[in-house]
Amino acid sequence: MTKEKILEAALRLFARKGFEATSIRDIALEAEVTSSTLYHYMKTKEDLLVAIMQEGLQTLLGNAKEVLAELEAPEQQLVAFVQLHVTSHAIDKLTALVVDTEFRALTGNTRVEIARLRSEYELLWQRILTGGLEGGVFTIENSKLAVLALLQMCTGVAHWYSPDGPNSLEEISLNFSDMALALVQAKRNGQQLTVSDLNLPEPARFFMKPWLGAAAHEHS
Amino acid sequence: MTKEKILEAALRLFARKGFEATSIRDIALEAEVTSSTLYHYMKTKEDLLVAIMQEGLQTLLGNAKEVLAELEAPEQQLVAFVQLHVTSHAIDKLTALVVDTEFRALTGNTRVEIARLRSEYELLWQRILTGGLEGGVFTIENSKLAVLALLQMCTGVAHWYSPDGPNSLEEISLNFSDMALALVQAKRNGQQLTVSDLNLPEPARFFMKPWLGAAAHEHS
DNA sequence: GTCTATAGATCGATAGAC
DNA sequence: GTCTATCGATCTATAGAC
Repeated sequence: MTKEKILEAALRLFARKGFEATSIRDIALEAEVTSSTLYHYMKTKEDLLVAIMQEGLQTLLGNAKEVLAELEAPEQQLVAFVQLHVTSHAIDKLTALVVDTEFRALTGNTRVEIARLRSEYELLWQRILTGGLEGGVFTIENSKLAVLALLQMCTGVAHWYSPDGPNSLEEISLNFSDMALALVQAKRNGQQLTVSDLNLPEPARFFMKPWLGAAAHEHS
Repeated sequence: MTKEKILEAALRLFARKGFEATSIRDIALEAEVTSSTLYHYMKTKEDLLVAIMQEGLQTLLGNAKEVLAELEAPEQQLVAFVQLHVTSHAIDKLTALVVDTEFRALTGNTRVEIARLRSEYELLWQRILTGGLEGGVFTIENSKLAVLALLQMCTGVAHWYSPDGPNSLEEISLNFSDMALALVQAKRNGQQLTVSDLNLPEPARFFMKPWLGAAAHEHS
């Protein structure tokens, strides 16, 4: 479908060059249509950016809520969140980069709406840490700062991950989970917890729904 | 001086709107000169970006090398690096944001040179972690992944820090140091280390040289 | 639904007076 | 060293044929 070709073209270019550096003509060329055709499927260039960001954030948020519905222990929730975030930011690097980098290009209502989605997602992380603190499983002085640190460290994966890199996605996901557990000093019986202690029902990727961004990577 | 007014104007606008979204005329207006005057001080818009990024990275790198010359213990070096990185990214938010976000706008040789500065800085972090692993002070499975995680989590401060926020820079710097020590599981005598255990000679801010970006924040 | 053609604004950069 | 004026390219978006 033409509409998907256009969205995928925009995704690739926004991620590679940035929203402002990408022209309507660039997108048209990449999608193999003329620039006029684009305007049959959208009203402005910003519409494409909004569609990409909304879909990315809503998918992530939906998957995160499923995790919370399935798992109860804060340390399990934390690991599942780390794995969900890391894995989705690696598999759909392009969407993740656009979501992370191009917020400032948004204007008006959409800017507010995207900010709301982001802070709703952050709030879920906050609840996990609060739960772990109340249960005496985690040890952190300031849970708000810990949320910011954890989110940022997991988000960074999108900037350097490559399927051809030295570490497989499974290794990265596992390592980041252990680092997150260490950062919050997750303990049972005075012993530092690692992923292998947790008996997670399945890889957290289980919870992930496929998303639009996957197709865009094939030609990038 | 006009030259500094221009650089500070560019810094503010690149940080707020991004390099591509900032026009020559925007910079001229912000610096209170005409666009022609800009070209007396530079050859292209990219020159301004390069100047900002070079100065930011070179200052950070210089300060980091001083830290390594003054401190020997890996856990002390790590804390000093975290405090240096966090503090400079908070105090000179604007330069930090530009350095982090606008790399892709660079072309040609400067792109290579800036990348070299960045990887030289990363290498210093790598050496600290390797030192801590060899000394048996740190416990991490993959030190390369730990470097990426630590750097990203500290860099993120530039995205949310505000002097009017709920946490002072001292609190943030301290908290992030403790989180970093926890992430690498820094231990002496089987006991998890915190900043207060380390007897650091002075706040790591001691090592920081002033940098250009400070002035640009006054009007932003 | 896709095209050709182009309007109208803005872009980075330059010429040349003072 | 700063200005006015402007070039030529490129930008987003639209008009209208097929």
